[in-house]
Amino acid sequence: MAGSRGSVTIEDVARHVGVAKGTVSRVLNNYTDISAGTRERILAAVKELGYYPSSTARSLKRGRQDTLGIVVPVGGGRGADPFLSEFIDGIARALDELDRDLLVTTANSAQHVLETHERLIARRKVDGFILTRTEVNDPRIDFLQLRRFPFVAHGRTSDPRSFAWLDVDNEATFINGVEHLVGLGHQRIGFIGGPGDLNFACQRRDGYRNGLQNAGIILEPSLEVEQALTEEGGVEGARQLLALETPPTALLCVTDALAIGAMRLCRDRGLRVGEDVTIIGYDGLPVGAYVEPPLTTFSQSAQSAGGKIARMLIDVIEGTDPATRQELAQADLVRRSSDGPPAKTPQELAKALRKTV
Amino acid sequence: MAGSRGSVTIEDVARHVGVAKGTVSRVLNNYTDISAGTRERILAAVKELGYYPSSTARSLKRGRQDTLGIVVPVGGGRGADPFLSEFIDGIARALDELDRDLLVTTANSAQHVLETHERLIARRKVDGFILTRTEVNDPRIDFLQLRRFPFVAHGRTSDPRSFAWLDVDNEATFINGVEHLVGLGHQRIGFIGGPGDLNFACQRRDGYRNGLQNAGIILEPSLEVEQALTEEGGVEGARQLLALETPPTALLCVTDALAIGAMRLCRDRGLRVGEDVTIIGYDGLPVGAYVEPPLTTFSQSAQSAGGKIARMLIDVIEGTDPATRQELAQADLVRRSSDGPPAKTPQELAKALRKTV
DNA sequence: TTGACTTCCGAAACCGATTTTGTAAACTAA
DNA sequence: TTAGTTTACAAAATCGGTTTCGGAAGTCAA
Repeated sequence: MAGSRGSVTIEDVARHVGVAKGTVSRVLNNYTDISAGTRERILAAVKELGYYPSSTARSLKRGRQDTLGIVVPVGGGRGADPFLSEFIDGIARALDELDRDLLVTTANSAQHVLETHERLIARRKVDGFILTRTEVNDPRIDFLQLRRFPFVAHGRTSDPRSFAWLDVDNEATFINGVEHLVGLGHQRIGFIGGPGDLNFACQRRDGYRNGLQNAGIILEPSLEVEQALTEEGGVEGARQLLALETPPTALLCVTDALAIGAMRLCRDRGLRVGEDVTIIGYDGLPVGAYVEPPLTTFSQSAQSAGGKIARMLIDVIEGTDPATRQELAQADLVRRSSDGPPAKTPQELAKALRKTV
Repeated sequence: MAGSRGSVTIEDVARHVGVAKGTVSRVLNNYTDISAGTRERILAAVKELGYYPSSTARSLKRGRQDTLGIVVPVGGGRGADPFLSEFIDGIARALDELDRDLLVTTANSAQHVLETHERLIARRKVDGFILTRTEVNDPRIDFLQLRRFPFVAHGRTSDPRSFAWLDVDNEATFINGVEHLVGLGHQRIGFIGGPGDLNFACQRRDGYRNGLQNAGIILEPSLEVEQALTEEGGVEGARQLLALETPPTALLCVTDALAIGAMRLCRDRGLRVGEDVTIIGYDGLPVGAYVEPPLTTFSQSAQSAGGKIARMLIDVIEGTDPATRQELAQADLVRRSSDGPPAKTPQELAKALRKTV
């Protein structure tokens, strides 16, 4: 009644009905050359025996896994990237409806990331990849294109014409961000950016610069710092910017994690965030609503992005030309309480800070 | 030189060397009945052709997937559970070294959770499961034991004798928590718990109650509330407790998410957390260090728990008796700044709150 | 009645590995 | 020298599906 390994096989079903196993397979795959009677009997037996086809066996013959892969880079001992967590959550939820599964792997260096992709391809564990946090020149993309292996990127690169991607309009968003800050009355605006090889970090920095230019404000290199995308990075970035002779009254941060760290430092130094110092983040993480004061941020809904990208990848796997699946989304400013008109001039700010050192 | 589907198969290697494919397989699986010369030639060819065995084909024959599964429950539109994110991160990191992969799936109801486990077993996509957030009577455990399918639980149930689990000593931890609060001078201590069907929520509640009893404080049912394990739940729980005629001066929360929400409400009501009101969480989430004030919490390192549990599961899959793999860990109190001696009596607190309603 | 078409399904090949079985050649022992 | 063992590998079976091929039975037109 059951296969030697305990579970019901197609052979069991076929024997139970008295047909060839090929016939069972054809019924299950909706072939039309099966009489209604036979179909009924087979379907009944499938239900009765609780038969599910083995995806392993099916994959072997069809060459498809019905599994998508994601390789998440991990650094040192630090915790999970909250943005990626939301993103993965969104992918998994979408896949549930699409009858696919998600394989999550980690890798601790750029080299290891590449090797992991290679291993998953060679071992045929996945049909395609979702890439996150694309770099300006992304070796993963070169590799996967060379292999002609399906993938969709979350984020673009310096030349995004030939592959499928979903991205937010980072530059426009940060131009708006600066405009918003200038509208509030800020003239000295600091920027806490991310590693320069990350594409979105560059685009947001460009947006910051162009926004300043639009407002007729002269760029000042010392107002731009670059940090790892963690709370600690935010602390350090804010520390540097506030140590300037004339510190900025507003801090535009490239992610929420950075912004939360920056907020922390500001409070530690006795500044009222949203008054003495304005801080704006980017990601729209749920936790941002629960820090003090609640973080004003650009929201891109990591979760729905995950779902959207999963669907794009399935299209690409099924043969859609990747170059036709490219989508630019907008990020919305979610105003909470960490921004406001500057309560102090940069000079007053500097004086207040000197007292607390 | 390469199989019809693009990748190198064992047949390609065999032909290249001029041996039977079974011989190649034996070399790769370290059989001893192969001459040194042949072994060398085959190994060289494997390297030259860049051959990796197809895990699909291998699985079919061996009946093993080298993949572990986790089904994460998701509710409504809410974001990812930050504890689970850390936990999954830990699992994935550990598996990287163990040459296994992790399949992450979501399910949106208890019924769906069960069905998903069933599907993954029947389709033979995983070798075992990791269960999280065990319930007092957990249907997943009944189901998997009935199926004789390997799993390890993070958390116990009302009868944890017969399966493998890793858990923290929830009750002892919360007894310590109460002791700590009493030591600070608190006499009126509120408890924000989680859904009563979650085992850890019950154990922590029992710890809370026993801790009070040890301190000779009479239990008061109105000081215990039950909420969903989200920031919103924390907000609502704190709202209820602070609305009491004589509100508690300390809030013991069953998770960090709840504690962060509770902190939020307290600040909104004008209370100084760590002075007027003490709040303690549980999970040791990284973000806890970045809220204001930094959250005092019991830390259980979700990440290392994930790694440990992955290793346990592999042992169970390989035949270890599950009942012999049970591990009780301790949680450490990480003192940050959300706790302290009560600056106000409950009466003063109530008065202060009346002003801000 | 016969040849041409459908309809429906059994039989067998196939996917790419692992494992079992069998055997020629070399080696050992008597 | 001969029988018995090893050694080292080829050949074939197998895992559980999907897909191709082909043929029996029934239908239809001439």
